[in-house]
Amino acid sequence: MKNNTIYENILKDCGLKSTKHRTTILEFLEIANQPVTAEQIYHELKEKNISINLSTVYRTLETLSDKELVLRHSVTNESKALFEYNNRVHKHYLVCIGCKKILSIENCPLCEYEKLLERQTDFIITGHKLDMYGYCPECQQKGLMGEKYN
Amino acid sequence: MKNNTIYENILKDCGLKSTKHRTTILEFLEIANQPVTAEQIYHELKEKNISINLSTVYRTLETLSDKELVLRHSVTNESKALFEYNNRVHKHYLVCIGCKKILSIENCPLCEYEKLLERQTDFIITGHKLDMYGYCPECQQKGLMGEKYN
DNA sequence: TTAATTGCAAACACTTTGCACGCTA
DNA sequence: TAGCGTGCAAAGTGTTTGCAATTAA
Repeated sequence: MKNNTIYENILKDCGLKSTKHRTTILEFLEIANQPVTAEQIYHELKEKNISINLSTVYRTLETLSDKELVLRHSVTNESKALFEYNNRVHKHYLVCIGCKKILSIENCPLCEYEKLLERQTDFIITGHKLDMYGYCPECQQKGLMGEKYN
Repeated sequence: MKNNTIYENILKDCGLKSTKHRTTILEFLEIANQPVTAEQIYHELKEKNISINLSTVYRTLETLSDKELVLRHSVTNESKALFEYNNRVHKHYLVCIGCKKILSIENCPLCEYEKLLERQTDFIITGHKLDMYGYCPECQQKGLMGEKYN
């Protein structure tokens, strides 16, 4: 969490106007510290009596994604997009198939592999996306272990 | 590509009725040998004068995914789902950011890592999804290298 | 014969857009 | 004050569903 002046500066540094909604959404995402949907942002801001329109949320998220202040994800078999504050740390995600919670993993096992793959394919590799799937300890206890992912 | 009797057997082995559309779509996907959208299937079948409804394509794909005969993917920043014949080989994907082509990678660097992560998090890891992003040799030549993925 | 599958049209969920008004720089 | 940001309503896109007719077992 930061003093709002800092969000204003972040916005200005990208050539964006600083507006109430933009700083609010940036702050919200940084505090959330995990990927959330546009609707979640919309509703949770409403609960704090911050009046904003859903389309403004989407527009703001698009603007912020374009400037890479925010990351946009899609998760397999989920139709809604997820948005996350971009704190410039390379991350992966551990998704619980039972309760759908998502944990971040900051350790990355793939740097070496990227180089190997570049040699093998002549692609220039610019990044990757890795999601791990499984069951969290709580769901294991509750026996919520129907599906698997492979 | 297989003789259609084989698709009939695959379907029956899963407890599914064998219908024209189901065998056609299974065959189509196996020949395609890469992830495609429902619309692509629909249109390419139409071009072969096979009459089918888009909703039937979706319903068939859902049925086949439920039985794991077909895999359903989503790619970051793409709104359409992709469907692929499940040949039971664990795969990853190399996505060209320039021309959007997708290559399969059958080598997987993550088996070790899954075990490590289980110990670290107490999750039971059931699988993972890894997409690599970059620029294919052709797009590198054409200078189509605006974006990056990280 | 009976239950599952299909076509069609309509509904749906998520996201985007056009336009008039409001606010930032 | 000029132009970008916003609210609102309406449209768009990809996907799902209800129902009657058809087909597989």
